[in-house]
Amino acid sequence: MKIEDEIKSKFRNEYHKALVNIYYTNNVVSQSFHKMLKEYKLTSQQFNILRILKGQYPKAISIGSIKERMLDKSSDVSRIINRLYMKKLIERKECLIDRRKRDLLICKNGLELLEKIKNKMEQKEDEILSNLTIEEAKTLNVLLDKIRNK
Amino acid sequence: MKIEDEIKSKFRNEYHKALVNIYYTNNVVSQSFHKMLKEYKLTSQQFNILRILKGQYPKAISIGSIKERMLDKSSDVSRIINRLYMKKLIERKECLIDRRKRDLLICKNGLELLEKIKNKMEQKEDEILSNLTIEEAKTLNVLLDKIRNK
DNA sequence: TAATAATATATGTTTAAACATATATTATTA
DNA sequence: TAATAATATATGTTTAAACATATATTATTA
Repeated sequence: MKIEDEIKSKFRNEYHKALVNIYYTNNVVSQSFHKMLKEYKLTSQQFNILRILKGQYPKAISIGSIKERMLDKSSDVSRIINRLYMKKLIERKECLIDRRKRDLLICKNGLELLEKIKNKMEQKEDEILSNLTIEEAKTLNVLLDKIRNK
Repeated sequence: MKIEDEIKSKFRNEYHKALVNIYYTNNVVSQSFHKMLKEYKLTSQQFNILRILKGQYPKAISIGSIKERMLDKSSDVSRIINRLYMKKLIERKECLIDRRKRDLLICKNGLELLEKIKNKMEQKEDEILSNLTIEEAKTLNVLLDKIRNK
């Protein structure tokens, strides 16, 4: 279905339509991940932070460094970290070198949880775009990169 | 800049990259609108609902009908409507035909506010994608439509 | 008609976004 | 060294997402 019919609206031009299309497609895609993660009682943000911590493992990393690596720069990392801590998926210590910082480290529970989710997640990641050929995915990436590069 | 460098991460393949790219590009674009609307003390959702009400004006419309027209189906329309009502941008009455429903109608203040924002908004809408040619925007739309059409 | 089901909206809850501000600590400057 | 600036994180606030549940009203069924 074309997007005009899905949301019963009309667009001024192709640019306007593309804007709404990016928003709407993102919504559809995010929903799909949201539902999958819900089975594991994780939110998208919690999952992203766990993945970042896994990328650093077994090194610890600070809240600020996590922020830099997140897609969503305005994220409230302190509180999301706190929720992961209460779920015992991560460790949180004072940093010995700079006591303003916190040393954050994914722990055994967290690693095991990610391992459980991994295959399903990667499968879904590829499946969602399976309507596109590799060439089309490349074109999409070129166009999206171009939008952001003013 | 390529997205890999912007967020310091690597992707498994073009599909995986495209997924992150959609998310990230949407974020960048939404930010831009968010900032603009903030000058008028409106959130994106409030603005969208006002626009839907304007589309129906001078007819009234129910909360359920607004929901149908929103991009974000899980929206909590009751409470957003309540905020618009407290700002005196809309009218809210009991529907005479079906007293479960509410008759919602944009009022003078609301229409004037939208009129003030209109030009700026349309300019921004076109400007954000001005790096793309019309042809490229069309291609983008085709690809995004294709993603959703399983 | 009375009982029940369906519908529309409101309200409660947890999490997060998008700000602002506070506090502890470290770095810099006079 | 003392005073000040900068940095890192925590916490407060309003709005919204994503659920669940409650309540009022209307439609359907026995």
